Amino acid sequence: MGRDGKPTKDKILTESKALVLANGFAGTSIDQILERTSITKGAFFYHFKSKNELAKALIKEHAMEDKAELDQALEKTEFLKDDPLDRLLQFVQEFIDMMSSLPAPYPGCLYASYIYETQNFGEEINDFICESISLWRATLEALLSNVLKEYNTKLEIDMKSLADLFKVIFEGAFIVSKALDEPDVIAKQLNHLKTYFELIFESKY
Amino acid sequence: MGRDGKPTKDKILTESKALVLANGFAGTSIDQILERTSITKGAFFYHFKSKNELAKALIKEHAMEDKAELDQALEKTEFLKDDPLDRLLQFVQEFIDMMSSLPAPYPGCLYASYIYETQNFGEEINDFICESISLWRATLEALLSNVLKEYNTKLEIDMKSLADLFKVIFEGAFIVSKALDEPDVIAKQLNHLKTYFELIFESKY
DNA sequence: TTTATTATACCAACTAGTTTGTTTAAATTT
DNA sequence: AAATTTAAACAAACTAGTTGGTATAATAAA
Repeated sequence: MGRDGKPTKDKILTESKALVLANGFAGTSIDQILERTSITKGAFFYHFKSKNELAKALIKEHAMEDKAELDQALEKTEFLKDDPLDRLLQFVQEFIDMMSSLPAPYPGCLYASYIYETQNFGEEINDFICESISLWRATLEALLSNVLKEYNTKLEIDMKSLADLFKVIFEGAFIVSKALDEPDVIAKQLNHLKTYFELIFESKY
Repeated sequence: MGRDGKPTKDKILTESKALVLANGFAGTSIDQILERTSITKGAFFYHFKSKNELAKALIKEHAMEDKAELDQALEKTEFLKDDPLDRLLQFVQEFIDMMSSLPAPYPGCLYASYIYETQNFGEEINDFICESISLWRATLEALLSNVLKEYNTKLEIDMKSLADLFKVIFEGAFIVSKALDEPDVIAKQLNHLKTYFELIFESKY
């Protein structure tokens, strides 16, 4: 048994994520990370063999948290599965609640941060982000298709792209929220998505 | 008088913007810009006294183009001002058309790129982005308030945040579009905004 | 019309500092 | 004893920014 390196590695990941969301990945130097974590260069390169390895680890951890939130919202709304529209609406509501209860302004999304400096990362990371976003698309598609079985829509709606609207609003709301320095933008924008769903699915068969 | 420097400066701005949208600002080195523009360092620093001055010039140029697009859409839809809902819908349609007719995948938005490395820029640039986004909010607020005078809404809608939804969807669609490498996401998502407006404002007084 | 002047535009080479990443040896924790 | 961390020095590549000089073209004076 040697000593436990997990606290150090976790600290690197936590502080790096905050720095990357504020400065971008290329705009964050390893020295900055060392300063924030109060560790040494040796310790950093013991845990990550290169800066790009840190990039991978960061996005993978973010994707795991992201998926955990998705799964949690699915789980929490499972009791509503007999009424797929209620479930869809409550699914969105879960994220509204999550964003409302945040004490500080939400720092943003690592996917978006990476997307705007794509070229610096390898194909592996870009594919990984693509898959992560696709998971949201697939999940919303499933929720929507269940609603469609029991509800009709007044207007003709493109359901495939409607599934993307969730992440679209989330990502866009982060940007506008940060730009205007108004943390409550995120919850309010998600609320519009919920209202949109309510208006689309008006009557049961 | 010496020779005309405008083509050089324009080339720097054009190529820099493309590089920044792909690599981020910190992730773009001046040497990279020199390679793309086939000019020398001396010429670069003749036109921009620092890299940060380039950042300012880039965002200001982007903001000008952004405002020009906004004004153009307002102008093009002015003939519909007697029916404010038609005008609002056509206003959105203008951007759908714009995004549909683009030959290549739209490269993204410089505001968003900067927002995810805010810390590197001065307060001046951040305030500037804030004002630029606020202009969209104010414009949509005005269009919406005209609609509200003549139409009623079934559900109670938060009109202030509804004004933000335009930019939210635009920015979010850029990110999802880039992440999935699907250029048509942008037009499709804007189409949902249009449908949302249609559903909100159902009946005239 | 030629010549000199001047403001602008640009180039090539250089500098000072920063970056990621390496190395080594000792110290600390389990 | 094994795994983790420190400390400090180091290198190679890259970074933003500077310097001194040159080219261009319009203008003014001869």
